[in-house]
Amino acid sequence: MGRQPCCDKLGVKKGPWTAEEDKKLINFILTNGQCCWRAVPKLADLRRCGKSCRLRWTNYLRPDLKRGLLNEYEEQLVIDLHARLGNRWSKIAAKMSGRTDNEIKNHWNTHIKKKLLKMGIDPVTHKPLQKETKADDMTSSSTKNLMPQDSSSATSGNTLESYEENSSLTRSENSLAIQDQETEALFESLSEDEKLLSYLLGEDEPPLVNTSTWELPNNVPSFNDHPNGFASWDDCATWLLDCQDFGVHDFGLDSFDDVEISILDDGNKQSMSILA
DNA sequence: AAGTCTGTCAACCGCATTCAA
DNA sequence: GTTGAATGCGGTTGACAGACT
Repeated sequence: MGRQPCCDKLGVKKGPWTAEEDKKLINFILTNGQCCWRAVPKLADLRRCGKSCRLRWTNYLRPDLKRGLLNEYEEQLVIDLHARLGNRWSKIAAKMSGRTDNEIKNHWNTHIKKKLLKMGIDPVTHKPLQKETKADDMTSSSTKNLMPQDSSSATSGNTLESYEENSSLTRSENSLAIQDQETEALFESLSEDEKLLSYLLGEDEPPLVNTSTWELPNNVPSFNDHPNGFASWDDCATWLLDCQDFGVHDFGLDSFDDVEISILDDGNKQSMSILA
């Protein structure tokens, strides 16, 4: 007995998504939230399978996604997480906000894997390759400090020390190459906060954070404004929609003129319009 | 200019896992 | 405990763009 297809193959479109399809999906998710994906195509008037809709949303349309290549520090994080977790891309992605498993997997296969091989490191085991690599390869690589000194640090829990050591070397040698100062600062703060890093690596409970000390841009909804310590959903949604750039340029600002978001808040349906 | 090669990444496929009946 | 539907996950594919010949 074979497994039933996730959707009716007849009439289901495949291939790249069009701007119109994106618009429909965004409109539907913003209006209804993420419910049962199987029902989404029908309800959103899309000739796609539910799986495809979920993938499109999680990998491309989601408003909290970062864009662009992973920077130096994110790469280091991916390498270390991969040493600990292996090819469990979703677990790795879960530790890195704004990145998808697909994105990390692609970046690993197209960039990091090659870097590691060039450095003489087996990307699967994170151990030095048996065959001696040329010294030129080892020294010329700008990423020679990306990896822990030996495989033991990948499993011995010395990650923090390795990161501090490696990141400081990288900083001193490649400071001019640092493009994302914000991320660097974030990574440094993570490296200095062992509890938080342990949490990110899935080894510990989330550390308590005093949000009253957070400094956020003026337009970011403050967690302290809310009686429960959380910004309201519509505040966050507004802010995310202000910040994110999911294809607005792809289908033109006018496309959003008729988009309305309905938000359930304490049982009372609220509505707000998105102004392009 | 045309053809070929290579790298990148969005999307698909099929198996695994979860969960409700 | 069993079954089947829904969803999640990781490997793979294929279209596309840019580099190279």
